[in-house]
Amino acid sequence: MTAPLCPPDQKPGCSHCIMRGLGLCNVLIDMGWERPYTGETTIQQKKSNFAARRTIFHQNETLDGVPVICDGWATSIMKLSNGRRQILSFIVPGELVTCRLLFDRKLHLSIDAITRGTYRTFDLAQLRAAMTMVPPIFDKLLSAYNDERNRADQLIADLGRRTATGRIARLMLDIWSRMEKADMIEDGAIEFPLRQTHIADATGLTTVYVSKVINAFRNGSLVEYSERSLKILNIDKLRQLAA
Amino acid sequence: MTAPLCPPDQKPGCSHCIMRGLGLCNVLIDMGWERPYTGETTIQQKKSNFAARRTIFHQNETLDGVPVICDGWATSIMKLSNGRRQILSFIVPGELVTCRLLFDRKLHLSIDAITRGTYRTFDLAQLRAAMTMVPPIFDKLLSAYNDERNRADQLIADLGRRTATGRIARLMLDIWSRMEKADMIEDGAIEFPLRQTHIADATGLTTVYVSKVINAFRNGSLVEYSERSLKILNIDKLRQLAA
DNA sequence: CGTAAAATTGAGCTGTCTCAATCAATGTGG
DNA sequence: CCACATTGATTGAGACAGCTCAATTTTACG
Repeated sequence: MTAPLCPPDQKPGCSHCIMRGLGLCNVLIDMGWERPYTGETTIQQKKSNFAARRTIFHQNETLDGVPVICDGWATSIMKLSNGRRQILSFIVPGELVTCRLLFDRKLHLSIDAITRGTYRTFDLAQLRAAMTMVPPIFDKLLSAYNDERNRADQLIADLGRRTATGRIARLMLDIWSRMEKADMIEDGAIEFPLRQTHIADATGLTTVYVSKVINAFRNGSLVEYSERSLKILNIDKLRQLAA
Repeated sequence: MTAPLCPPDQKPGCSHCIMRGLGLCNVLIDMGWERPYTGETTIQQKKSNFAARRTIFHQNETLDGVPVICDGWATSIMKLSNGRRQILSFIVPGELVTCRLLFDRKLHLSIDAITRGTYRTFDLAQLRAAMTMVPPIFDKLLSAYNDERNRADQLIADLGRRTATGRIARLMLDIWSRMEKADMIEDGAIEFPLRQTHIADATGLTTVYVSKVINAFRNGSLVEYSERSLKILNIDKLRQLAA
């Protein structure tokens, strides 16, 4: 019997838990589990750093572990011929890179850093063992996979059937609400290190056009977006644009 | 000991197996398993019919089972405000509607029939029990989930960064190769009941424009597309357009 | 402090859309 | 099994959202 990983009153998003994006520490606390089933000690993992703007994992690379971004932001991105690139998702601090790595060692896309940061790679075999032995871990991971999937579907609908304005509004609202859930709003603003290039690659647009739309947002007092932070000034109006 | 579900020499795609899309019957044969772990008898399931062009399951409906389309074609589709619709995936005969239902009873999208057909709904609890008790079933289902996910990522890249011609070419090639894998090519052609509306809703285009692109394909002798069947005449050229 | 990366702005261009009319195919009821 | 009703496909003309190219300014960072 050792001390639990997090103090019992921590809410999801606590900085003690490396997998806070999954709320796993809390599950473990609820069940009276302790260190043995979470990252720090028993599941083997390796801690690494990454620099801003670098590719962390390359398209078609084979991984023998499941990486979790501890600090910093990253993105999963698909690189096409003649340099076109499409961002599939943003990975905010504390999130698992992609749950599909739990069931397939081959990464079909590349993971690029946005900011500098750190990640830990969990041993796949041990993580899967934990998953089969502890049902709540299984449930958490699979429901995280479902969330990933649902976000992908939303993105498909955005790209297929929404206008530039709607896509950008929804991107901002989506990240906002993820940060909100993880209790990472400070002074009414969130950290938002995405450059307009990222927004363009995520929404299937051009940086030139993204710039124009965002300036329209600014002029309409919908958002403040500068110095790597985002503040939503008029969320109702933004939601309306995102409809 | 009862007879195995499929004759041992069946390849994936055999019509005996209701979950042939997953190749589950073969796994079971390989392992010497028998009926108890596959649909027909032990896992409770209900057989139903659907009419062409009808919505089979509605967006936000809650399901207590996992449906598999046995015959006929369907599509999973997201319906937005002011009538815009985006097709997320096509479900060809023999495929599970969506693996996410294994881990979430709520369906965030709607399932619309293309042709008429039949489906079976498997009892969720029993399917999950089989999954945890029989590792190969677990692996098959999760790798099917990964496939679903990878296709979604491809679609995102298509919609975000490819031209109308490329999107349509890739849609045709994608379905072609799925049918090929399931050994459903006959006389160099596949069943292809998609209307141009479906292609438009899947590629984020307009039926008007889809018609123009497809006629360009026809004029270039790339494909034959009529009477609900598709024949690819010049696959290299089509792949090139899909790059 | 200097250099590289990012953002902005403007002018023109084009891929795809809208609207609208027509024609072909498919399905349904009597 | 035919006639009508519905759904799907085609075509053309015009419009526009978002793109390209290019120059300039601003911001970030080693």
